[in-house]
Amino acid sequence: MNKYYSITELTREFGISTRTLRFYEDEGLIHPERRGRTRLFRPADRRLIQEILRGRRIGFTIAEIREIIQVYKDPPGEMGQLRLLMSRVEEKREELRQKRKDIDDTLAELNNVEEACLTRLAEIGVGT
Amino acid sequence: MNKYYSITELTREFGISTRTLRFYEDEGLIHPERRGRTRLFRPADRRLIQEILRGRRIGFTIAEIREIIQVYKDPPGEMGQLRLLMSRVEEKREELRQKRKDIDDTLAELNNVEEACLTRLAEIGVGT
DNA sequence: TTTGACTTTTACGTCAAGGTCAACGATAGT
DNA sequence: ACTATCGTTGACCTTGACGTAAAAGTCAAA
Repeated sequence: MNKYYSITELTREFGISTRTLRFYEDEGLIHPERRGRTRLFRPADRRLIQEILRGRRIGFTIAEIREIIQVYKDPPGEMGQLRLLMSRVEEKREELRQKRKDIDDTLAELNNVEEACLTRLAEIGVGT
Repeated sequence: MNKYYSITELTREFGISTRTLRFYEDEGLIHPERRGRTRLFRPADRRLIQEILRGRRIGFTIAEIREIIQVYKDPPGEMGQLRLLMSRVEEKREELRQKRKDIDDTLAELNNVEEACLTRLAEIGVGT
């Protein structure tokens, strides 16, 4: 039976607009099938969209997301290509580790802020 | 002695343009001192810039970064304000945890890609 | 058959985050 | 005195990532 999703079905699920999905297609990120002119999204397309949105949330540009996608889908046969792919994977991983660190640092600071708030609250609570 | 940094000094250190720093000032993210018209950045400004760039790297907009900065610097005395601040802190932390999860998921997929590459490389290596 | 909900393409609009350029002032070295 | 270097403001320009509106096709229910 191989389910198809309509475009609005997906926009509702992910809270995005049809414009966005069409834009992603124009940008070559997704390639839904067609029946006549209308787009038919398969589960694989759906999963791809999830990955795109994930990339978006962590601040990757369309171009960067495209790169990452390329990385996923190419399983090249040739040796040189394979090594090249691996080096690109390593680059992306490095970027992600940096982002992770940035997040952890920011989280740590927010923890401090919260601590300070709690302390202050306690003082006020005692004082009154 | 209380060191001052010049604007270009900082742009060089952080690999950004003077335009960017002036823009951040216009946006109210930083408030360097002035001697006449020229900006003088103190260590505290420098640290703030580091935080701004960190926010930028993890995909926060200027507006969001401004919010986070507000959160750091307000230590409000009043109880209601304090609770409000804490709830905002918690929001931001939730966002960050989501981003971190997105990163971890993406990292995991990249690990898979790498695995696949290695396997493939081994096959080729054996085959020849 | 008309309404409503969905779809399409084309095309112009917008907003954020700076880039770029002009025109100028202050200061230091030669 | 001239030139370099660094600083300033102000104005317009660019790019990315969509928003929005127009004009039209498809299909099911009332």
